[in-house]
Amino acid sequence: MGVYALYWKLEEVIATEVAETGLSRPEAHMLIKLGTPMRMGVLAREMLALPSTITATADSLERAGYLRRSRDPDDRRAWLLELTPEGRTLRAEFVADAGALFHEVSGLDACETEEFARLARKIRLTILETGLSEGFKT
Amino acid sequence: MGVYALYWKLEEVIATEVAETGLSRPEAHMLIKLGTPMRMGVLAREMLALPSTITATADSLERAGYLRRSRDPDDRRAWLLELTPEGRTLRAEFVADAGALFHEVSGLDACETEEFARLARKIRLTILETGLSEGFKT
DNA sequence: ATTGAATGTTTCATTTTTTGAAGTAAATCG
DNA sequence: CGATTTACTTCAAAAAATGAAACATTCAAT
Repeated sequence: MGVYALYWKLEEVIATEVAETGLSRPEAHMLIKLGTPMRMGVLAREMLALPSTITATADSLERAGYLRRSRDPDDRRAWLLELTPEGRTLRAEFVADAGALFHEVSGLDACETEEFARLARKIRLTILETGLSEGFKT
Repeated sequence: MGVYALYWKLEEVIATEVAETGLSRPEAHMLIKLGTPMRMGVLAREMLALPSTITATADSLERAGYLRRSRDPDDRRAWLLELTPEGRTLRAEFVADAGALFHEVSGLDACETEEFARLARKIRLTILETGLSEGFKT
């Protein structure tokens, strides 16, 4: 339940940021996920969305000038989505603001924050290794 | 960023549970939030949704027999939403399954889990005190 | 090479959700 | 009492997600 409260607080922090940037919620999530260039199919799995949804979101971010598509040289059926400089700037602001907002609201002291971050990092690694979509395998 | 990975994992865990119960995403969130009876306006703020959205979600949970409305004795304009026994049962399963799934996926040992839970609880308390919708005050 | 199946994305019509404005009922204030 | 505010509901319109069909490329087997 503690984790669940965190979840909603993050949701709120994101909503706040979203309101300021003029992005939609899915656009904001895509921006954050694109810290590193990524194929659309991978994004679809990570964002728990269908390819067609990713297409739409990528279209509007591309129109807004925050990302560009380039063919994946390894498989020319696939696109790599990559943030433009503007996209990277916006993402950096977004992440910094959200982090500050979140920290401000967590109520942890410096030592606890460090410990929490350590555990979160560890969980993150496990998650990245395990891969997403555990429950989504047919 | 660690917290963000947690967020998506929880999102995924919830999606998995949602698929099994036949609830919609907002219905599931409302079910979880209703651990204790709550006024619709409060729920609206907590779920970052409009009153009209809450009405719709509550309607369908009510039709499904998982919650009932009763007038708030302190203010008869307001409704208190309260889970029925079926609703409480479903919620308990949901929370238990989600907790198990999440723990399974976290990769923390017993000691770390304890420490993580402690920090999460502390953050939760801070959040509950601070109240939600920090960024939502006009 | 050539065919056939599989993969990665797109398109678009449909369904599902969310929004926002207008409405009802109860409380509060003067 | 009457005016205003608060809590929720209604419903039509907007936004977002879905799923099926299409297209291009790759991969595998001839």
